[in-house]
Amino acid sequence: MPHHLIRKLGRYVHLPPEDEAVLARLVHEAAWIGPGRDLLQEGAAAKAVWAVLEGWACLYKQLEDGRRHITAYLLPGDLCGAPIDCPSPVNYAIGTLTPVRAARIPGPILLAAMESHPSIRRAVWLDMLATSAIQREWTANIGFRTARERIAHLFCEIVSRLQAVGLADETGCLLPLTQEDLGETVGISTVHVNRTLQELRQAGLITLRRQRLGIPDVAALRKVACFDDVYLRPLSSGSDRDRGTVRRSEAEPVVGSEAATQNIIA
Amino acid sequence: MPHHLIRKLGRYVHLPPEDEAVLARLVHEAAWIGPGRDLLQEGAAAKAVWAVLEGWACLYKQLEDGRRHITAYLLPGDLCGAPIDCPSPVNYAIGTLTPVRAARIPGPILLAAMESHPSIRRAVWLDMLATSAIQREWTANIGFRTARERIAHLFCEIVSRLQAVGLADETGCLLPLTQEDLGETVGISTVHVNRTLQELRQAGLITLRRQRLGIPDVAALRKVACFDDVYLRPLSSGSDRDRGTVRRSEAEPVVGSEAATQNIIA
DNA sequence: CGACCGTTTGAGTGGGGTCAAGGCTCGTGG
DNA sequence: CCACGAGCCTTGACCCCACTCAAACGGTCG
Repeated sequence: MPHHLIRKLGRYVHLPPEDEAVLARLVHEAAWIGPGRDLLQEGAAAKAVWAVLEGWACLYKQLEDGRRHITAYLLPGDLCGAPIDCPSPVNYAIGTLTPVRAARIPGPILLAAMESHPSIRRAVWLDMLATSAIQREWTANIGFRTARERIAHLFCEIVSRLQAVGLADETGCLLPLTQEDLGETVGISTVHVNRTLQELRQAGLITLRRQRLGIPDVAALRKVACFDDVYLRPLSSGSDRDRGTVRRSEAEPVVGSEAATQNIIA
Repeated sequence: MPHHLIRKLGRYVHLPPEDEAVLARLVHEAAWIGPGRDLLQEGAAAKAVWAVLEGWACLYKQLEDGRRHITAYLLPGDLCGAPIDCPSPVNYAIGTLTPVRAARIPGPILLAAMESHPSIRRAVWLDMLATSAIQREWTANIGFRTARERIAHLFCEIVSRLQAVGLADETGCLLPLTQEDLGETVGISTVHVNRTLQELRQAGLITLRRQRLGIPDVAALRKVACFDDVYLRPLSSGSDRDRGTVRRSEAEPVVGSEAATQNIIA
């Protein structure tokens, strides 16, 4: 039962039962893999799409001197890769953080399913866009936030994403990450992760014991994280909301090419 | 003449003259936009794909308190967005760093071109994959590198990308970025960017004056940056090269689902 | 009961941030 | 032709957030 995958893709479009069955068939050959293993090594060719059905995995990069960075999490229902036959090597490895049930879907197979099933096609497309949005958010998160904000932001994102597949409730979720994992994710040392977690605990923003992350007041945590969940909302139509003033430029945005065609906008 | 766009997409696949003409028509309605303007504001709906034909633009995010982070550069020939009608707001703004000539291609139009022209389709797909790879690299760059390494890495990437469209030679390229831009890109303060640049200059790794970036010894710069250009090579087939030992796990990678189907790999 | 892995705590250090002032370059206007 | 101002770059001084090294503590599982 690819429960989480269907639930996740079903957030983007309505999936008719027939399409759900197709998806179920795509991930039929799933296997359990133990924690701390690699599904894919950096530099390998990406010939297939991975679907994580249960458990947590991550994408990571590693330097020769041992420094490691986790660039993304794969939570239940997440896809990794694109449905094309890509000859070039990937610049990431996929590693499991917990036992993981995952399926490897050959690119052409997924592509065929997308072509004969428009809703699957659209869902996979939108999921790829969502993944890009998350990646951008991570870049910015590490780029301009303090340690406390980074971790708070990460926790907000994780809970949101897990809620989307029914793996988190209002009070929190399971968090099977070590403090070392967290450090390699948000770009701070393990020791400092520990101190930052204590700060968050003492501020009453989180509880964290035995892999159980509790968030007593989501609004408060989001506030310290400067967390804005638009990038995780699959079908929001709030496209015109005001987001404050533009600082760098007083200029009006260029709205479309109609008005600007072949002109010079100084 | 969408010279750079065609040159860039032509790196992924062979583009027959007919397809080049189609691309030229897609970006026919291009306009010049002055520096420091927004092409798209954060929170707007992404109804089209932007093609940057000349000049430098960037994607950025901004917090209420004024902190800003540049999450990507759009160089000549770069595309931004996906060819689908996406109802949800984007989590980035597009701003120009120099005067920019850009075209706005409505999603359905590009999609139609992709469907009737397989090589365009494949090129756009691969370009999106390449963009994701760059984004991941940026996340890791900020995550585990020092200030000097971050800037060195960024410079290596920029020169590589510009070379791909013929805008950089062996000795360097034009770099129309302020030190503030650089700081907001790699996540360090403007003052520290300045000091880091001086270090790189004194080490003989770069020259930088009047927006001209010179790299006397690319190999040396790549070494201090721990730069590996696989993620920028469009059609490399070096999928099996050895990338050193896996640190976290001694386990062999899971090669395919055939062997693992329905089994538990401890 | 140990061994191991992850967490916690302390002490000292350093990379990078902040604040502030001065210098360079170029475009503009008198 | 020069004066001036606006950006941008540069430099100095001081400080603090986060890193490193090191040791102790705590669960969990053979």
